[in-house]
Amino acid sequence: MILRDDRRAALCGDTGTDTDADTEAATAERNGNPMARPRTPLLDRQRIVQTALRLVDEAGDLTIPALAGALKVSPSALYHHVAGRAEIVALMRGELVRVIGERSLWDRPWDEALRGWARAYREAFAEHPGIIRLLATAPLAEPFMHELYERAVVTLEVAGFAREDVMGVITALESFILGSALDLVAPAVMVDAVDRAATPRLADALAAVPTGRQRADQAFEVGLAALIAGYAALLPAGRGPVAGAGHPISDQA
Amino acid sequence: MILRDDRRAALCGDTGTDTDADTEAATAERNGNPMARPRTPLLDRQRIVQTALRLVDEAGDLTIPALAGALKVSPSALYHHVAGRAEIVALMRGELVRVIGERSLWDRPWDEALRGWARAYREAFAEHPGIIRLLATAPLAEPFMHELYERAVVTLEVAGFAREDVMGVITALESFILGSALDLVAPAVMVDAVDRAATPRLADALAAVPTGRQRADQAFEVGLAALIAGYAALLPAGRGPVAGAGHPISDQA
DNA sequence: GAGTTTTATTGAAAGTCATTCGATTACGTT
DNA sequence: AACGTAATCGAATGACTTTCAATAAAACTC
Repeated sequence: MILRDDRRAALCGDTGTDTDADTEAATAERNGNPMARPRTPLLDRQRIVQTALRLVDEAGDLTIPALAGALKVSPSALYHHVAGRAEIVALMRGELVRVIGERSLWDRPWDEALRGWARAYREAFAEHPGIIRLLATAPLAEPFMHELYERAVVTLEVAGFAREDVMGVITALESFILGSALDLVAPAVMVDAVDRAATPRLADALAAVPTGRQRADQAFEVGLAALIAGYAALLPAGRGPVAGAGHPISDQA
Repeated sequence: MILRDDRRAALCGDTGTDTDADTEAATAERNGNPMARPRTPLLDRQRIVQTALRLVDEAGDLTIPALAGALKVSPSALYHHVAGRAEIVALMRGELVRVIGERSLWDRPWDEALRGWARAYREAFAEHPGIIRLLATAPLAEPFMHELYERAVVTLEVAGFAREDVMGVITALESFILGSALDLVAPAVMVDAVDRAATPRLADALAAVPTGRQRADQAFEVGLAALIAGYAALLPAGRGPVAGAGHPISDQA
């Protein structure tokens, strides 16, 4: 109860896109009359997903009471629009996939395309920290990223990758991206939590590197550059682009 | 209640390492007398952790009632030995880290050492599928893998990696490993769930690749080979080992 | 436009989970 | 032999997800 009211207070800023007037009218009506079907629906799937995303960003997890509180609705009302918590998580994943697809460009050399996809993918997660745990916990439903996979497969096959390598290349890159997204929300290894006596070289290595978000970004770029360079070696001789590509942290997506 | 009895029946096989006689005696005693402090303690941290691991392997998640059921003990008894569910998860992670450390060998060329570490790391997760979600969900406590990091840092510095690259190299590899562990438990993209009309190239690419565990293994080896090859390019010219290293899926750890 | 069906909400309730606490009894020590 | 401590239990608390009957507005039908 207390927690729920807290959330109401903290999160009462409306999504504020289209139905401000409607929402206010409905709320006023409900305050007057006891309760029942509102003049205009309080909920729809879109409002639910977007509020859920906001909630996850702010609170770090998703509970039905908190979500209902943010939507100024009773928890049971949600079940008329979604099958349950799991479906809300699935909808959030769908929204993420949509954004990733929007930001990915495939009509360019395979290495650029892959780099762009990876950065867009991780960036989408970074914009909703906390969703990563949710998705890592929930087993993903089927029609996940099929369109994106399709485009990646075409890009790689055109580039000359062997048929039997293509899925491995994509899956490995995706594993790296997901792991990096997890790294993004993991509490960083604190430099001062390291026992300098027991692990002196680690302490030094940590001191030579930025902290916070920058640290995760740098590690991601190091790994991404290495992966792409390694992939280039899989191509038949002469087809690869410049492999080494200097130093990481070049142009951002 | 029902569920708890089910679990008791299903999981009643003892861990059976050291205290078989003691446990049986205690159980007999408890069946006779009502209940209280047993002649010999029913629980200790080790039994709790190992049963928790078994439970996670079999049930896919960890709940206190189920764990208590498997240990033939009331849920509240656990709290005399551990602070709570979070500590049990932390203990499981510790056990995993111990195993990984035992199986990693660092007194060899950096690329071999890194490959061995990565395989041991992922293999440890593979032996306890389901723990991955638990660890991805729980923010990791501090003294995580510091000893392992230390050894990796030393190995990479000796190999000639630039000081500012070392942590990035380690972190990126670890991200890849964790992502691959996640991939291991993710329901694979089912070939027959792919809409052949909408994504024909994806369907073909999936058909060209093994299914199940082998699929994940292959993707992991592709990525691992690429990462290590890419890392070699970071070394000052002339210090790297053979970079390309033929095709993946060579010797297993 | 009156009557019926459908739709969107509510509160209450059931069932699960993690955790706390007081009661109970055995152990270990003096 | 008595006393403090340790290990267990059952009961209770509070949070969570989900279901369901009740309610009233909307939408449809004639």
